[in-house]
Amino acid sequence: MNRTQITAGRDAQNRPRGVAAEELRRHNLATLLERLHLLGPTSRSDLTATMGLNRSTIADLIGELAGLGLVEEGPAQASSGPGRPSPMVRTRPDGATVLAVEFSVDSVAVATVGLGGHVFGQVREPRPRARVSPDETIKQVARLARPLIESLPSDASLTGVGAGVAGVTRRSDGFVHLAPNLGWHSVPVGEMLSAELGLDQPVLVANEADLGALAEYRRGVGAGVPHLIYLSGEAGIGAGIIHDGKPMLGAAGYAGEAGHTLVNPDGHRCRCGARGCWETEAGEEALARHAGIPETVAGVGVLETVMTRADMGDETALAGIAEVGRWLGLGIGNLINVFNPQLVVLGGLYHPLFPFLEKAVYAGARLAALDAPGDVAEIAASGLGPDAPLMGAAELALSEIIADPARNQRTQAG
Amino acid sequence: MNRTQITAGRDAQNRPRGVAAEELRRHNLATLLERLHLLGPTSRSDLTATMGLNRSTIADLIGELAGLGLVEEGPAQASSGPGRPSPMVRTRPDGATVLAVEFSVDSVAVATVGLGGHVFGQVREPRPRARVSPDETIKQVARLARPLIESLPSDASLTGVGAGVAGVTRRSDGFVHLAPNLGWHSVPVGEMLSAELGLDQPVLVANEADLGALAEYRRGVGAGVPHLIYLSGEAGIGAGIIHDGKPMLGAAGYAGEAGHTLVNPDGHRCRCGARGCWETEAGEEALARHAGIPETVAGVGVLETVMTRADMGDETALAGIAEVGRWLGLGIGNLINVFNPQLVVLGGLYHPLFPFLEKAVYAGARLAALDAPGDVAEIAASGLGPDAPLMGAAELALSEIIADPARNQRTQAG
DNA sequence: CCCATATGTTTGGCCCCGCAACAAATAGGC
DNA sequence: GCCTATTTGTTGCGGGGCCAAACATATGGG
Repeated sequence: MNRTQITAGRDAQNRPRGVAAEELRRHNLATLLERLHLLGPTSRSDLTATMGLNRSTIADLIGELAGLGLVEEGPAQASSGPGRPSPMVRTRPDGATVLAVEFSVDSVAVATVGLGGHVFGQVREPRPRARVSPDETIKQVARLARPLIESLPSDASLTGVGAGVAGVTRRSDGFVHLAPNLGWHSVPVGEMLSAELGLDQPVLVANEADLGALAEYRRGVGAGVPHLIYLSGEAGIGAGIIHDGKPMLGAAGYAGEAGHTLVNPDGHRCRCGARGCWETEAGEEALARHAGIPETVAGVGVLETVMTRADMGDETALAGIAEVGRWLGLGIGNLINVFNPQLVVLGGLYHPLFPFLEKAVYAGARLAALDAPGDVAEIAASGLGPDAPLMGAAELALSEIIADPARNQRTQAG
Repeated sequence: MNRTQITAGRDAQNRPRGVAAEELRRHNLATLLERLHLLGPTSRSDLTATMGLNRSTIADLIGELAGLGLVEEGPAQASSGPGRPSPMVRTRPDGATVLAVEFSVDSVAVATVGLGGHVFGQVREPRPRARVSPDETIKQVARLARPLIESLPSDASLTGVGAGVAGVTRRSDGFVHLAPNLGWHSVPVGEMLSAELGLDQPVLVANEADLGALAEYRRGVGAGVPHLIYLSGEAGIGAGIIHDGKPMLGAAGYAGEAGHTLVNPDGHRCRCGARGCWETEAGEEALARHAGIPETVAGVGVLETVMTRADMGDETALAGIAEVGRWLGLGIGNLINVFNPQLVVLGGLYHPLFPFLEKAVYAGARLAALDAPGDVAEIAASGLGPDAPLMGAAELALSEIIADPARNQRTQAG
């Protein structure tokens, strides 16, 4: 904050511009490809009906996408009723392939994913929680990535790279301001990853929770739910927000740092320097504290320890989980009041803990949320589990192709 | 919240559809009209440059809008340099006029506003804070509105009604779930206002803070700043959020109920039933408490009393304001972490108090906000003052015309 | 008074989509 | 097995909307 004159995005500069016919075409190509990418193989007649365009237009669009190698037509499905059968249209996974990367607290992961969500290959490797330099970690990722890229089908074209980091990340250039749980600050992850991989393709870096939200919205429990929040519980808590079907990123991409909202002025000191942040009450550390996990064990395998004890019916563990659940619920209630979502998805830590947490979370959320938004909101465990952020990284990179399917062609031609 | 199956907006149903050519035209007409509405008279050549469309297209678009009576061309401005002078294009205020209504805690207000933001007339009348029935208040508003509507120029066409309510409002039909500070709950304000006014035009009802945000984004301190939050401090605290240039409303329009987020578990009981809501620490009641305003006075003219004492240098009052400012700042820090805005605008109570609050607000916000989003955010007092929500109501109603300028024409023809 | 300059105006063409007529492929009835 | 109804792909034509270029117009400066 500062008191200077307000200069941010003043006036006429970046107001919406007019739009010409080619933009229309791009939009329709993108919409068609997105549907196929998300909803899977669809008949031409279905596409005609759901997209609201003319048969001939749909045919033409499909023809163009097929020419770009992004989709293909197959035989019609076993017919239902009279009439000429309509061929199924499906994405070609090797028409556009991306590399997905995840820098998480306890592990790094890499995957190659094609259009339609086909996973060609995927590797996850532990990462010691002790402070590991960004450079080392990025080298580790590159080492994992190389064989995956090489084993792609020969005709597959790698069109981009997406990466998720558990930290405050600037979207425009992939600069990571602060990732306390990785022990990083001020790391140009986008640049470094790009250099280390030695690929021409652009590297998009985003916050892990934002990617979790994207993945759950596209292929998880929240598929097609336009207003949802994904909560990533690792060491801290991050929130990814989908609003009206679009990621809500804020001015620079920092939005969703809900873990560092004040919920208890008399609470514990947080890694961020403040006191009483939500994650000090509902994060991993709080879990260890409430569940009676000794400090010597804490940080290594808190989740595993707690899960084991809970499974055995350990009262202290169960009560501790419930206490974390209560605080989690209170914070969720806050988010419900502020965002009015239809769905809150619990990922990371909270995914395996969900059965134990559930009741307390509902109780806490009900307490904090107002009736009107509370009645709209549902709470669910992640549908994609630990791989949600990784799949979100893939979706992020694939979005570039989907948004402008003819771009590659054009740049080749030009 | 509930545990039922997730049904919200599932899958294929309301995914984006394809778009035909007429949608293109509508978009360009809307973009052009919006620019003129917001930025005022502009030369055709400027429009050509900034909209990125061809001269001939701009001419055609302006011709159509002129035919609809929404814009007109005037003489060129005193020329600057050689070349044929370009005529100025401006909106015609009587081409589209709306009625704006505000139901605030201590007053109701009504205005007639034309395209371009021209205010034809405006009245504000006190409203006793004692529980007044919705019916009475709506009758009061209708009584104020009638002479304003009748005194509009004879050729002005009233195209819509916008209303702001200090409560939790469903956007789709203007149903007010809860307006604790008005003493209302479950009031179909949209319906009632429509019936009482006896107009054919649609009535749009929205939350007061959302309208304040819209107004400040369009014509206030935040003009053109695409990521901003407006805080409306009346009896409670409401937040209106503009994200990427668009109002962020949530699934049903309830978003922004930041006043009822938990910030202090050991705090005071809130009107909403919970304990430790932000507005119990930074709202009007807290102001009275901290500034030492006796309960007998409180509720009648807290703001006036505090302002008078502060102006006189009363230490208790100043310290009380600072304490409110600190809590206000802490909550703002929370919002900054969650939304990553460029600007936080303080309206309502906080507008006159701003000079006294400012320092404490910055300190509190700096404490709670993370560095990265904190560096992006600025804080400012409302530029429109007490009329921000009323002007927002006008903008809301005018948006309908702007979004589809040819609609009236078409419905008349059809 | 003429020229350079900038901009409105007009005309033709292209892109993109819709429409309608036709062709093709299936199910069901006889 | 053939015929018909039905659905959908295919093709050709037309219109809406934008752009580009040529031309017309209005200004400032020499």
